[in-house]
Amino acid sequence: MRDPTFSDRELDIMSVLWRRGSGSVSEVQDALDDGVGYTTVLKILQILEKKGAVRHEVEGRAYRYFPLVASDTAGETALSRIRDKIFGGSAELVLAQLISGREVSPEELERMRRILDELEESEP
Amino acid sequence: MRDPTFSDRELDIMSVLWRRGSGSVSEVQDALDDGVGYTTVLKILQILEKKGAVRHEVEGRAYRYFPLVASDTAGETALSRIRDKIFGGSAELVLAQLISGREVSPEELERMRRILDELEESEP
DNA sequence: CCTCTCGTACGAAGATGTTCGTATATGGCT
DNA sequence: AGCCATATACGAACATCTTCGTACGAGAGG
Repeated sequence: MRDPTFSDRELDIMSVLWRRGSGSVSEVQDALDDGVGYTTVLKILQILEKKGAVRHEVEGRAYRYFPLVASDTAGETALSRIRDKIFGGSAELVLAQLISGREVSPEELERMRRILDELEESEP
Repeated sequence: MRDPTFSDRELDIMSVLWRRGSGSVSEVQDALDDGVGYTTVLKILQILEKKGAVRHEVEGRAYRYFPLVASDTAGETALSRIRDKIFGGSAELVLAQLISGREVSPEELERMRRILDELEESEP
């Protein structure tokens, strides 16, 4: 899957799989807060499987689904789209928006600073 | 418009309006690299207008469209969705992805560092 | 005045996304 | 064996998105 993109529902479900590592249909359904139907979840998982975004293993009588697309990969595609289309290609503007209007703890801020430091060390 | 979201084509067109400040249908069409038809661009602009995302003024025989939704507002909605669904709510992971695999100039890095510094000053 | 050009308005077709009803299979329980 | 609970498979209905054909209107040039 090159440049994986997901629809709203697909992303909801991929998000559950990324968070949990894997999930049966019921587990995914339970993890979604809204009252989406069982067969709907199954259908989307089948679509994702056809797209190559997930695979499944048989587990008893049911299937267990695993993500094949890494969240970082999906994130890169989604984030670069936002950066280019909404923030005019500027990573700084993305960062500014990322931290504006939110509580950012000093610890988180320090970790973010360190991320920038590490980048500087790797390419001086 | 609360939590404005845009489809692919809508975002393409909003992006042009944000970049240029405004645009006639022809200008927007020309700014899009692909060969999308004139009436398609017009249609999407009409949809965006019905949604309240743009407005138009009469300019000679044609219309000039202006964005009503700010790019920052759209960016906040899109970015928080990505942060929550793909990066598990972690702004640090978003930042890490934002700067990974890209050339980041020392100047840009310095500006990003300053954004974090300013945040620290404003809320110590 | 007629027509050509450059606009907007509108409807419809096709693609994609979302939802669920129904069919069917299977294993366990009585 | 027969039945129930729990699974997957599949198709249909409906919404949304995207595209464009066609209709229609106004102004410029002959």
